[in-house]
Amino acid sequence: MASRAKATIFDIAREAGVSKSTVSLVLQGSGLIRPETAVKVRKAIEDVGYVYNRGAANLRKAHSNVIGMVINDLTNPFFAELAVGMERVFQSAGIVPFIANTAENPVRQEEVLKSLMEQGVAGLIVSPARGTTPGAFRRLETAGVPIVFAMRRLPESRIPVITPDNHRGAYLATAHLIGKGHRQLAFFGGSSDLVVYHERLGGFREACETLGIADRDALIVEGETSRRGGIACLETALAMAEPPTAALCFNDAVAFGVMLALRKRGLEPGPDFAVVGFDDVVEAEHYMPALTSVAVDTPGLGERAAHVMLKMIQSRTTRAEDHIGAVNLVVRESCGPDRRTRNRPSGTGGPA
Amino acid sequence: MASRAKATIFDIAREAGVSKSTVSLVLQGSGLIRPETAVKVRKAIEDVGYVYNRGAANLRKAHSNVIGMVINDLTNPFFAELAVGMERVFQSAGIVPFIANTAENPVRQEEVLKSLMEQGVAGLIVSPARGTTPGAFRRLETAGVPIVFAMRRLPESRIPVITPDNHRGAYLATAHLIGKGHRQLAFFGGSSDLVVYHERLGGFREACETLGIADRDALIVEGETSRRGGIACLETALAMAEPPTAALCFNDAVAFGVMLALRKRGLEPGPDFAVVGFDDVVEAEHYMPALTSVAVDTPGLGERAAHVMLKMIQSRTTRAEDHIGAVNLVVRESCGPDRRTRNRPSGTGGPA
DNA sequence: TTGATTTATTGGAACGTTCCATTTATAGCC
DNA sequence: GGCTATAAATGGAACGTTCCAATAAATCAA
Repeated sequence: MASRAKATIFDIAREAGVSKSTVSLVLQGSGLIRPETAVKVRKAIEDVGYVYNRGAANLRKAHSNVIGMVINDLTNPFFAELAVGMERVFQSAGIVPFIANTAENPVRQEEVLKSLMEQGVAGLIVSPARGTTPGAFRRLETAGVPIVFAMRRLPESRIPVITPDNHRGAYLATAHLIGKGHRQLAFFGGSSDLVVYHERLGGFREACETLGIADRDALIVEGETSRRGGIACLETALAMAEPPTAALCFNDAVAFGVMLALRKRGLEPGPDFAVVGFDDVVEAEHYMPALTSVAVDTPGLGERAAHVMLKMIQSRTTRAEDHIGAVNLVVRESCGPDRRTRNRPSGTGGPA
Repeated sequence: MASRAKATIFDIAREAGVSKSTVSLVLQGSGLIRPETAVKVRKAIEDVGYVYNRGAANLRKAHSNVIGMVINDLTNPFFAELAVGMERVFQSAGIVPFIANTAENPVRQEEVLKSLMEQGVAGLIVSPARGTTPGAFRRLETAGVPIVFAMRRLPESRIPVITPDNHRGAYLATAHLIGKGHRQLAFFGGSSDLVVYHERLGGFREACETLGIADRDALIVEGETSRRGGIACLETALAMAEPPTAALCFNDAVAFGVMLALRKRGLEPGPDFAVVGFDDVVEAEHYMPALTSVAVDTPGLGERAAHVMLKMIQSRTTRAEDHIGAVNLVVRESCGPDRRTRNRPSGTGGPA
């Protein structure tokens, strides 16, 4: 039963009394072979414990069915949700995507990309690591491998992008804060080497501008896109002379960090300081207090990315349209009104 | 520069004025070639934009350098932490592990495993999906592919396992609860088709037994190993005639769900109902209240699994020793004393 | 110099598929 | 029965590597 050396189509051929070509045809589900023959062959395949050698096949076929998903931070639940969406569509297309983590490290990303290329991937869905150099994907591009960026993009690149409407999301969130009476705002987390950062910050700024918040009342604190980053942001913000009373966070992770830091200082997120997140990961709903956040339909974006990828592969092109996903603000409990303006139209404010 | 057809070692050979064999040797870093020749060849490699075809190579070499990690639930941050640990060691070994998600679905797992096999993986680290049939890995086993199970195991299988000391962890946690004065305990979540379940439940039961809790005071509620499962467990427990006052949860995810459900009912996790989790994911520390949980050193287990895998591949064996990782209970704020015994010797204190 | 060693390089035969061009069998038609 | 059209099965030449055995070149011992 368990023959030492692994079985090939020749073994199957011998077992079934046909030629290797016939076996190959059966393997590919060709309609050219007589049903009875196919049955015979399939039985032989079972009997010898054959396992298809995709490497050998790709040698001739020139395109594998491997699709890679390159993620910059596996520990961010956001990306897990993205992956889940993608997998849904790939699964129904009968293909298994492989996920690789770059841990936000461009060097590691290089290795991952190289490995994936050598493996002969058919396509790549990538959320590039921070600090990715402009040329990082050139190899892939000249090799004609379809790529789509998900969530993040590179400053100038022709590679199609699937992303939520960051500008609008940030605008909505900021407007919400202002509507609650806040006049001293902050934007927490993220770093300026990310395009998304500028998009979200842009939305924040536009809202401030059109809704009458002066530049000097809009504090911007860069920081890691993680809980830890959020904690740091809040600390530096509260150390200011005129600290903000509300913050839009780059990320839900940052928002969680901010809430945590507030608690540590004996402040209650919501009543004492308004915070809104971005991404609306599942945890947001379950936090205490539940986090108001910009919902981006993460699994939906994942599905979209997968569809685009499939289409690119099928039409053997390397171009596709960008997709900007709709967003909406889901209001929960993390944003109270500004304490200082609570009783007046726009107050001068005393200490909390 | 960007030649249409992809370059092969023949192209390099022509460019560098050597034979394909020489190129192959250079590619493998053989010490047999003259340094100057190597330099010349490496330059040619750059010039033609060559990408190594690992599939072709594997055709001869018979073992790839692909290691797969098959995970049953990517959205559980626990597994992301496990993956991160693994990646640390694989990275320094210069290999890129590919992660695939089975979403707790044995059918999907079958597909994933098949795909990985066809890809010719060198080894597999697996956390099997619920309901995996005993024969699911037979193909891999007879093919001689090294496998190690991480976190979960199959009922009867010779495949080595890397797992925390589940029994001890559960014992510790339960003892803690009893020490707080609780006399009506519960074990929430998990399902009996998981070996881990029995291990953890076993620890729970042993603690109850040796510390004088009667069987009828130890409620066991099976359920999904997720937030949602936790919510359901709490609901059914509180509907009982003599509901428990404390619970050991199968999982941190379950524990989060339980805390959530408590809140929904206006109860405060900790003072009103003690809950302890298992795994100690990073969120545990940041929850409100911070979750008391059994720390299992997840990244450490990941590293361990990776090391074992590397060693198996290197020594071309398919056997290895099981590894049971040390655990310890990290006490935070989610377990108050039993209300009803609050004023008697065993309790520590009153309400904060 | 010559032969024996060592050092570098090379051609050729795999590896397990696919796919094209053939061959062989089956059926259809007059 | 002879012919063509169709259906089913097949042999051989790729595909891009590795590795062995063999050659060629350089070094050494005599």
